[in-house]
Amino acid sequence: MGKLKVSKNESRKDLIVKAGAALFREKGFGAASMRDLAENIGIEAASLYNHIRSKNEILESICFNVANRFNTHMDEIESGNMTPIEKIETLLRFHIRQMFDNFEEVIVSDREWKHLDEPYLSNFHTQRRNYRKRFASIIEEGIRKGEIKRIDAPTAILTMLHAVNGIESWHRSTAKITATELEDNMVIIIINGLKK
Amino acid sequence: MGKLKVSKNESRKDLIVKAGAALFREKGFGAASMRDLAENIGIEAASLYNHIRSKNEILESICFNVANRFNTHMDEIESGNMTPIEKIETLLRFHIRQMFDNFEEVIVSDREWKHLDEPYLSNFHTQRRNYRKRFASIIEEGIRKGEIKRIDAPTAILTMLHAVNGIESWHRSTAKITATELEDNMVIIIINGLKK
DNA sequence: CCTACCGATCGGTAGG
DNA sequence: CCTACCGATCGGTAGG
Repeated sequence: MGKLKVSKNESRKDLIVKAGAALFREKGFGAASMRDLAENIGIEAASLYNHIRSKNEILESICFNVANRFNTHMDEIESGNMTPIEKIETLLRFHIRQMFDNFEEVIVSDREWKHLDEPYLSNFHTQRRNYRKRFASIIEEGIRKGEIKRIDAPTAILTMLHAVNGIESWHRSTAKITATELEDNMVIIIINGLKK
Repeated sequence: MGKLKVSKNESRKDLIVKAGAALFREKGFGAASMRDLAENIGIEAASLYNHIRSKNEILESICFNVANRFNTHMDEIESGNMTPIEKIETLLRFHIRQMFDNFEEVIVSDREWKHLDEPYLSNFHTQRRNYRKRFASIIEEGIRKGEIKRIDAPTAILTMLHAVNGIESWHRSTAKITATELEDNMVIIIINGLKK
């Protein structure tokens, strides 16, 4: 019974975090109000604080949920035995799919993480830097093995990861191609840009 | 003498818009306050309103300054007689240089334009759509002439324009390459991704 | 989960 | 360009 209650509280918090991601994406973290958020869920603003400690805690949950997913995936890639180009294509497709499956959270963590309070701000910043370093190492390995052009690896990371964010302004409703076609087109452009 | 006064007011407004771009980029439009902005300039918040009508007017100036620059450049490209690939490379290099020369304003107009009030919101949205359509037409021309792979043109636009935004997280101070090298690396990756 | 409320801060105005 | 101030709204708390 105690366990049931905990699980109920957690799912309630999950709902708040999910609604928060949608609101923060739409309005920006600074312009989104807790009263707006409460209204979207159908409760009073004060009631939110039975499930979360602060507005910032919602942002923390969003950012670290996203970071954990990407870090876990990177662990899997690194411990696998694909070629560098295959690794990059797999990472790229993971980023693209995260943009579809987890749209609001991924955008918010990328765009609003600077509003985190310490120590979360430093922690997130470090995780972000480390992720990019691991990604850059794979590119550099590809260059050494002659699979990839002699380009600057950090620039390639910058280019790729931001290109993927372009999906943000792609609208399911009006687009003429499917999500899979979009993914393939994007992968073709970027992977061919890297290949020797 | 009347003219001198107007010009003095306009340069004062320019200063506010420039400081506003820096603040909006750092904090986000919603989280940036007019008191912060005034303090950065060295006056009281109330004094800002002798030069601008509202917080939103600052955002309007930023967004339409940027839009005008890009539209003017697109006019020049369209009326020139380069090949499609050359046109795309020129547009790309213009985008990259705008990110260096006009960093704060370009980022803010891209990230915060949704906070514009009507009728500016609709106006800006339309201009943005039209710019991308003109860009897509050049890509489609390149595909017809056999210079460019048979990819989805809107996806290519999404990929390219967002890739350029990656420069946002590139720091002059810590980077190991120069701005020119960054530009060339980025152009190589993207243009080679498009070429047949 | 609600009512009632707090101090702080917001964008903006009046008047000089 | 400033002082003095407005009503509105903010994130969050007390108490039930």
